[in-house]
Amino acid sequence: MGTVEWVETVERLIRSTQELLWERGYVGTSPKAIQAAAEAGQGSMYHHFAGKAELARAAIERSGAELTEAAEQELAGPGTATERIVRYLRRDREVLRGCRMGRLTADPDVMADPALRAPVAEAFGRIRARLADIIAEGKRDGEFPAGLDPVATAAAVAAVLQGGYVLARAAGEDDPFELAVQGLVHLLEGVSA
Amino acid sequence: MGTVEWVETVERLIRSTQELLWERGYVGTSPKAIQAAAEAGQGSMYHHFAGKAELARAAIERSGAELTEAAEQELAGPGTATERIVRYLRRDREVLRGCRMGRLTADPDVMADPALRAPVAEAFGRIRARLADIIAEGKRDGEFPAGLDPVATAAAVAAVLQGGYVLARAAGEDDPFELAVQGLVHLLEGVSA
DNA sequence: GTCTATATGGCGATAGAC
DNA sequence: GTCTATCGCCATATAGAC
Repeated sequence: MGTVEWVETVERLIRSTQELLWERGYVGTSPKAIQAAAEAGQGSMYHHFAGKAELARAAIERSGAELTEAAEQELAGPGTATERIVRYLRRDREVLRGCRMGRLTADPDVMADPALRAPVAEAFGRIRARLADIIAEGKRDGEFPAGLDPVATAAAVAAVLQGGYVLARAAGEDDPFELAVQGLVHLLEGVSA
Repeated sequence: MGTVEWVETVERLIRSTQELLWERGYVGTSPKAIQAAAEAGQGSMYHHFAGKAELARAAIERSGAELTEAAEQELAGPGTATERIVRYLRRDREVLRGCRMGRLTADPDVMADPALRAPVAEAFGRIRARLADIIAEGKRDGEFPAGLDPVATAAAVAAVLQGGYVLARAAGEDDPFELAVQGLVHLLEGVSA
């Protein structure tokens, strides 16, 4: 049993935990369910991780990194500030599954544990900062009016996404998400015109 | 033991469930915790409600009614369309506690049970429709440009609130919520000018 | 209507064999 | 590294006395 199998078991544990946290949250995810999803035994899991919290920490950090990287993919490409933001907003998403990070803010045990909340805070902090940079750039280029607040506008953009997920899940269909994005894009284009 | 005590026990059970669902969600709320919070015994709870799901149903329906009524309070008052929407957005909120309804969309058991999800869907449906009415009104009065889509804009407004809660909880402070609202209000005023 | 007793099963973890 | 056994506790009721 070389390093390969070791890494693969840990990887399966982390990825299974990511999926379960996404679907059922921290409170709703049991070590047993993780083991079943990862096809790993009880002993195996507790050998690699001290417990549920430590495994969740690894999974949340991984998800945070993936999320910010995905955002960077859309935001770093070519185009005007508006085009890049719209591309990010309209990216293909599994709307009804919700946001893997945003979902965790509903979990009291995650919010109460600094080690679990920190990666969530960091992911959203990075994305909001990146959006604010792009909007500030758009201002410099005369694309947005001088009076536009980049930080506040960036928060609104991020909030529309997170809120769009919430409204869509409540409705049981994608529409509210798409509508909210459409409404925001329209407003953004309105002030740019 | 007349009707008074009976009603009071049921009331305490419902209200305690509302609080616990808000704080810990459906999965994280146990009948035992509800009984403790309501100062009601095991037998008492199961006498009035068939089980956790039925009690949750009553609590969610109550919360939905309270939420739509509160929204109506802000939205029905005097002022222009923009003023009424801004008043609704800026209403005093316990930001870090999140939205009692929005929170439930993260709960897989709530989403999976039509009886539990329906009141959530209805509450958001009502609020979005009411916002769309007001925006349509503002269009008729020349307050908003003719090109503005009331339904999409309403979805964006509702999404900013829900997303603002998520961002604020992630950050552990109110700021992102306030910023998102500020960003949206600025955009709304921008297109109205 | 409310109480206590009881039941089944899952949670989250530890222990020690292999 | 992984397995099985075991643990104490809680979840979600049900049963029947009072």
